[in-house]
Amino acid sequence: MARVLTPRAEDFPRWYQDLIAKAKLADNGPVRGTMVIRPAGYAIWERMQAEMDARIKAAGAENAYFPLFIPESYLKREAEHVEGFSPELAVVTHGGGKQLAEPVVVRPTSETVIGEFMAKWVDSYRDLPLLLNQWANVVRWELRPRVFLRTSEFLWQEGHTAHATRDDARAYARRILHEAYEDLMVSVLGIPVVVGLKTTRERFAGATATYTCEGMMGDGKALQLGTSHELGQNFAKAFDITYSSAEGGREHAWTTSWGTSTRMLGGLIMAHGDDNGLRVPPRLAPIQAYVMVVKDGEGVGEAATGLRDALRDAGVRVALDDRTDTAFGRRAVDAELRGYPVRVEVGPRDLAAGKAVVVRRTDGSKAPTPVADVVGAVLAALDADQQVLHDQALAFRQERTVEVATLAEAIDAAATGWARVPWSAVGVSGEAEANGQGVTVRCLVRADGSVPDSEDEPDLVAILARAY
RNA sequence: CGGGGUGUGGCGCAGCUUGGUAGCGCACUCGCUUUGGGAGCGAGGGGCCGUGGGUUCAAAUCCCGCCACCCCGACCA
Repeated sequence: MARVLTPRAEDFPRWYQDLIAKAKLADNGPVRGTMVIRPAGYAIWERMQAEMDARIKAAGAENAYFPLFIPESYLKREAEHVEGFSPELAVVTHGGGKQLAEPVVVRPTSETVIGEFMAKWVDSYRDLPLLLNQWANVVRWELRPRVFLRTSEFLWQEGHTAHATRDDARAYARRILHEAYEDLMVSVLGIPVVVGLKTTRERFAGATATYTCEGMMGDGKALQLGTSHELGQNFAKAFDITYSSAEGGREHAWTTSWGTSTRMLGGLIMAHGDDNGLRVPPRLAPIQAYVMVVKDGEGVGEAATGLRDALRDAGVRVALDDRTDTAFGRRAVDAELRGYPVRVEVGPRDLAAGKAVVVRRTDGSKAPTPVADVVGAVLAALDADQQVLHDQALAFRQERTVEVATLAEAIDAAATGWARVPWSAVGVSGEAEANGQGVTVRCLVRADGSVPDSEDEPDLVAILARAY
């Protein structure tokens, strides 16, 4: 974690620009802040997506797809929602060569269209809960885009559910928060996150409660990696999502929404990257082991192919690099830039002694290993390094987090990391004061680390930090 | 919108103060030698210097206008 990785274009290490994405924010003409994800980066996103999709399905939600274009009038139905999103909408005024009777917006999020359909699909309490998820791209015309972290267009999943009661809605919003989001971030991405409740000020436009997963990046700043909202009956009332209860009455449903995006890719880079490039946790890595033919020689190609096959048979995602017409140094550096967790270097010199070199990306260690033991060594390294990356990130966060008693100390501490301070010492006015100095209340947690139901609970701890 | 800054081959920059007709690194093409940690040497290709005007024998360079982009702030997964 030597270099402080900030998302400013001029600071991007070469790998950030050339291998993972096009970092130039202006390359798409008047549409600022778009993001191009290259194949090497997309492969990581696909793995992340697959892991997330599996967790969402395990929580009972089904995938569906809704329109990209939303009539402007839909957004206006929920007062707070439209107020929150209006400034960042991309509005289409013309189509088919004619001015449209009603402008349509490119979805910034889909509560409104999906609400419109939920109203059609929900009749009885037997139709609830209705658990939907969609993988889609959305557009937000941000005033200040930042590569990966706040791009004008981004890929995400957005879940939308409707429930019969407030308790059901709350339980589901929290279930996704913990079982899908927190679990993926901690156990797959290797990023320890603090899970908490957003303050009223930071709440999603139109929600009654917003929960968040906050991770610390390599520069001590906080990044919201995922969020889950209780929408109360706000959208149900705006879109008339009602159902007949078992008692025969007509009730408004309670809805939730929740999302994670390609921002997680940025978070991954900034949480684990080092001066040599990306470090991808083994469970996430599209390529976990990279078998390299260092140099041609007697039996080298066969040995490398054999190791590739043996690793594949052992369930390892493996790739073989036998491009001996390219300098070894370049190939090795490229592998590091892309963060392949383990490299297996096979060359004539070591092979003569019956060995291949197992190199770990986490610490760069090189272990000459008898060929017969390589598979075992790779499996052990993959297993260990998943934990190593998580533990390093956790240790870093703990090192940069301080416990303080006053707002002034908290703002001070946020210069280099996070501050934990009693929420009673901050409050609404203190939050405004902190904001004035570039510090935000990232979330509120209970003393025991659990997620509060409301910001009015006693003895809450506020986490203050700088964000992007 | 407020405050800073920058526009020069694909990318990153120097040149501007003190005008003389464009250069460096990377990348690219070809050749030879290389290949156990981002190769070396040689030969090449590629630029209306953001844009419009002005000053001058002569403008990347000086003057005026415009445009674009970047950074800090407001907004935010």
